[in-house]
Parts: sequence; structure tokens; C-alpha cells
Amino acid sequence: MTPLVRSFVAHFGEMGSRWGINRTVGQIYALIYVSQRPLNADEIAEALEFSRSNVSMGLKELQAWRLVRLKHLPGDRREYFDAPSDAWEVFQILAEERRRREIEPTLSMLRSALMEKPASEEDAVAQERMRGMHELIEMLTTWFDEVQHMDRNTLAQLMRMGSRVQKLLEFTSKVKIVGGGKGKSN
Amino acid sequence: MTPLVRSFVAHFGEMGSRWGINRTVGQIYALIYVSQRPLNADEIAEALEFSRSNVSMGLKELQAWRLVRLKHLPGDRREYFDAPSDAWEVFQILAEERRRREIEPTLSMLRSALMEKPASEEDAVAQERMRGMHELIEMLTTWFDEVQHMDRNTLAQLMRMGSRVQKLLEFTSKVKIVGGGKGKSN
DNA sequence: TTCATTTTTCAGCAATTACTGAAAATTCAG
DNA sequence: CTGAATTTTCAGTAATTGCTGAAAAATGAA
Repeated sequence: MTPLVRSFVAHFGEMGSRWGINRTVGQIYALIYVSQRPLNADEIAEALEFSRSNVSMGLKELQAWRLVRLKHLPGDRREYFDAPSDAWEVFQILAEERRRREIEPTLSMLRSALMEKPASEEDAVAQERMRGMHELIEMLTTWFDEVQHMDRNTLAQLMRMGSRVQKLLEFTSKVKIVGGGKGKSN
Repeated sequence: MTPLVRSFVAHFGEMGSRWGINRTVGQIYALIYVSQRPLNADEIAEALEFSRSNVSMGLKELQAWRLVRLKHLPGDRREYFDAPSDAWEVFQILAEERRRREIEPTLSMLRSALMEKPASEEDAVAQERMRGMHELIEMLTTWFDEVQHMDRNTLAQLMRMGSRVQKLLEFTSKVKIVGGGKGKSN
């Protein structure tokens, strides 16, 4: 590993442990992410000085996160791994996985809590708070779903606009009123 | 604790540990979040059956995250804590803190890695990947900054529109072209 | 200032999580 | 099939993180 790669890998190790992901898994991912070609487990173990079995477990976890992909090179029985190099793709994968693992279970817990008939004033207040949380999460995830289906140019354009989109919305609503157009009226 | 609150608290405990935050801290936060009135450390310790000192440490951490606020009740020397109950506010706080703790350090690592002159082909590739990551993070954070400054109605409107904004953008760019504006040409 | 109340700190122990080496299982070329 | 190459599993141990009780520090009413 060059010093450049080394520092990237080290950083991901540290960050990984702030995450649910552990240090070694973070480092393995970082190494694969910046590598030009797919790596096999022995190469990873040697570069990072982890045991072969630790690498095996790390790769299993990264595959479960869909952050690395198994490849086979012709004429080589060993398994090689690479990572999607497009950052936006990685972001989407992370968002989907985190949603499945964290958001969905939370939503389902909240939904069932909100079905209960509050047994006391205390419960009623608690439900009120939970309702607020539930609403926000639903709103954010619904929105994020839709955004994911937008094409990347539109998305980039939207982001570049930033808060100026506000002006656009104000303008549009005036147009609709004046023109009486067949805009969807939510 | 009622069964309703108990299950909410338990869920936050489990989720907390997927996070960097630990189980007890998650539970303390959950309890405070759903409580109608501010709680003091002894009440929390009793409800959750943690030691007083554990609660003290947990509260310290939650304060560092700005997720709970210290309150003083008149005529009572003890410290009471409550949590912002508005979910959007909580979301913003979390976003800011995570940004400060995770995003900024990563950006600064990436920036300095990108300043280095690549010492090899391998480094050049690694830098290319890092550049992609850096660009995406900058874009997302810049965008998020701006969104945070939008007023909540506009934001809600924007979210409700979802991917239909795309249509709006297409429409606008046509208007600009017709009117002789320098529409984006990508 | 005093001192009872309350909070914080921290050494030591407990619990959990991470890692390893050895062995078992799998894979596939021949 | 066979058996060498490769991957996975897992029991044992190491390392880390979490928690507690006791003691110290801080606070504020009198």
C-alpha cells in the first residue's frame, strides 16, 4: 500500500467503528474501493495484515451490504472482489441497506405503537411524539424513493439550484392560478 | 414505564447499538423523548434500572449531541432534562452533528489526499476514486445546507411534489430557451 | 463559610465484540 | 471420483467497550 492509500484506509477504519461497521471491515472496503483491479482475499490479508479468516468474514459482511461484488478471473479459481466505483451508486446502495435495516424496523415498531389505544395521559403524549417521528420518517423516505428514480442530470440540476427552487415554486403557483392550467393539485 | 413506552425504549436501545451510540444512551434518549415533562437523573435511573453514574454519563453524551436540554425547575436543585419534541428539529440536529463528526473529517482527509502528487499509476487511480467521493459529499452537503434554510412549508411542498419537480424543471428550461435565455445544455 | 444534596469521575469488573488459527467444508481441474 | 486449492466455520482468546459503586467534586441554601 502506498502512503496515500494507507491514509485513506486508516480513515475508513476509524470511521467504520463510529458506524455499526467495525474497523477491519471499513479498511477492507476502503482498500477495495480505491483499487484499480479486483483483489482476492489473500492480497487483502497481506496488505492489511489481517488473518485470512478475518478477511473472509469482512468480505461476507461487505457482500451483505452489497458494497463489494464477487468476480471471477478466467483461469483463476480464487474469488476476487471489487466495489462500485461510482460514488452516487454507492450512496444509493447505502441508503437502501440502511433503510431496510434501520428505517423499516423502526417504522413498523412505530406503526404498531400507534395502533394501541393509549392507556393513560402519559401514553397519549408518548404516542403524540411517536406520531411526529413516524410522519417525518415516512415523508423523508417517500421523498427519497422518488428522488432515486429521477435521472441524474435532473437531480444534479436540482441540487445546483438549491434553495432557489423556492422561487420557482412560488412562480409556478402563481402561473397555475392565473392560467388555470391542469396542474395536479395534490 | 407503560408497555407502550417500554417497547419504544427497547427499540431505541437496539437501534442505538447499530449506531455509534450505545444501548443505554439510546434508551435514555427514547425515554426523555416520549416524556411529557423533563426528567431528572434519578427518575431515569429508576425507570431504566441503570446505575446513577451510567445515567450521568449517558446524559453527558446526549447533551454533546444536543439531543437533550438541561432544565432547572424552580425550587429544585436537581437537573432535569427534556428533548426537542419536533421531529424535524431533531433531524436537523442529528444531521448537523453527524456532519461535524463524520463528514467534515472525511472531507478534510480527502482534500489533503487529493493535494498529493500521485506517486504511481496506482495512486492516480486511487485519487480518481477519492475525487468522485469528495465531489458527491460536497454536493450533498452544500445542497443540504441550502435546504436547511428553506422554510418548512416550501420544503414540505417540494417533498410532496417528489419527482414531479422534474417536469417543472423541464418546463422552466424550455421557457428560458424560448425567451432567449442561456439554458443549460449538458 | 458550612454542609447536605447532587453530579461527576474513575478504577475495577462484566459483557460484548473482534480476531485468530486450526479444522471442516467446498470447489473444481484432472 | 480424487485431491489440491480455496473458502468458511468456530472455539478459544484478545481487545474493547460498557457498567457499577465508591469516592471526589461541585453546587447552592442557610
